[in-house]
Amino acid sequence: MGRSPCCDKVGLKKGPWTPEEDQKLLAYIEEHGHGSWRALPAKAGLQRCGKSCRLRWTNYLRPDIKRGKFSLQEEQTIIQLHALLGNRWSAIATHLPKRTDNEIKNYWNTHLKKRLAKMGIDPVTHKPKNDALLATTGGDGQSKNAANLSHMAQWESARLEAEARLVRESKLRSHSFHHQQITSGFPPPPPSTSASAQIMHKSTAPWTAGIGGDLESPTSTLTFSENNAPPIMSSGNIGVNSMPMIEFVGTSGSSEAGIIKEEGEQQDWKGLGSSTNLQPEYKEGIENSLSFTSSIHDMTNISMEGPWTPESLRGNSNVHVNVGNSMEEGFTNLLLNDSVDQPDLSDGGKDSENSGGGGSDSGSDYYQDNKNYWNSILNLVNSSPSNSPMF
DNA sequence: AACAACATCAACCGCGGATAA
DNA sequence: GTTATCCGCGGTTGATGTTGT
Repeated sequence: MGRSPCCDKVGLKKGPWTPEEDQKLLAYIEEHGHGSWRALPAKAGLQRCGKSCRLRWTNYLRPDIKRGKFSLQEEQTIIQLHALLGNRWSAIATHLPKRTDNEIKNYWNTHLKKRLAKMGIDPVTHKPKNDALLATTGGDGQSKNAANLSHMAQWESARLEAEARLVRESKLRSHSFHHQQITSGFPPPPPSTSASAQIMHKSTAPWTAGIGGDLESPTSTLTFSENNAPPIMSSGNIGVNSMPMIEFVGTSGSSEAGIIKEEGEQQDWKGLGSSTNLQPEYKEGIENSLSFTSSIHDMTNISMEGPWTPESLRGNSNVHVNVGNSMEEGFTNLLLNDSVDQPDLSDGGKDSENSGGGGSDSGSDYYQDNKNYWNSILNLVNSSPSNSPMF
């Protein structure tokens, strides 16, 4: 594709933005929205390319950006989601609503990655480096399973994302009236397609697949809610640590392994929502997210043997997976514990008991801690905005 | 005080997906 | 079906600040 670089025009300014430029961009977007980024600079009187303007807006000028130190909870979220999603920063950023993907990426590269490496954990696989070694030298099958689980999550992620898109499109077409009703709850959408604004806007699409929707994915086991809610991992409100844990029932070797206990959860979650100072939309998010756990059932009922294909992930019969093994072997229990030990993280110390391990002892707790680690990840998944890039 | 090494993060670059023509 | 264009994403760079010698 012969696309020319967007900044190849001579005379366009590059480098750091001046306060005057910021002011111009802000003023223009506040008044008109950004519309087409490419056309914006000329209209706003900026000697910049549209790309540069978009970046400046999404990473710096956007009003809903939280700056400054990352909380312990945010760190945990990043680490857990990175274990699941890899370097999909934009997807991770949807769970940290006031952080930009760029900021998260930077923080990962400058802080978290180094910390994990220092602890002997491979920041890519989130496994102790010894494990990684074992896997490459043809060690036991458990390390393989851990890798497979990661792949499985990615496949599942892709599949669900596609489903979500189909459903959204269908519903947008057939329920425009409904759509209006829902979107009316939000501020006028116009301008921004900036990262968060776009997410918010997209998320207003009706989600009724599986509830009489006219386009239900044949393979979908999801139940999307009417309103999507903003991510509930927002700092200060509710985070992974304050959510009820999904419990893996069963142990390794059992064909029942991987069943997730969720009975009675909804009540608990609602109770949680009402007992805290959650804003209404966050409460909604919690309730909506309750219908999301079925995907995890799918995920955990898939054979770990043989090559992973989208097809192999669709079926949920005749396949069994030893999730217990994967969890035990696949991810380290250390990383979150260690982060608590960092002196600069003391602000969130009270959360550490649920941070995916809780215990400070290694060795005998390793087994349990990895379960908790995955519980945390699964909680994140469950609390995901249903249209997030993650799914 | 001067310099080097390291850390941080805003901004750029180039690629790929989506979509309009 | 093909091409051109826009947008968003992830990787990387480089300016600036901080710390150590």
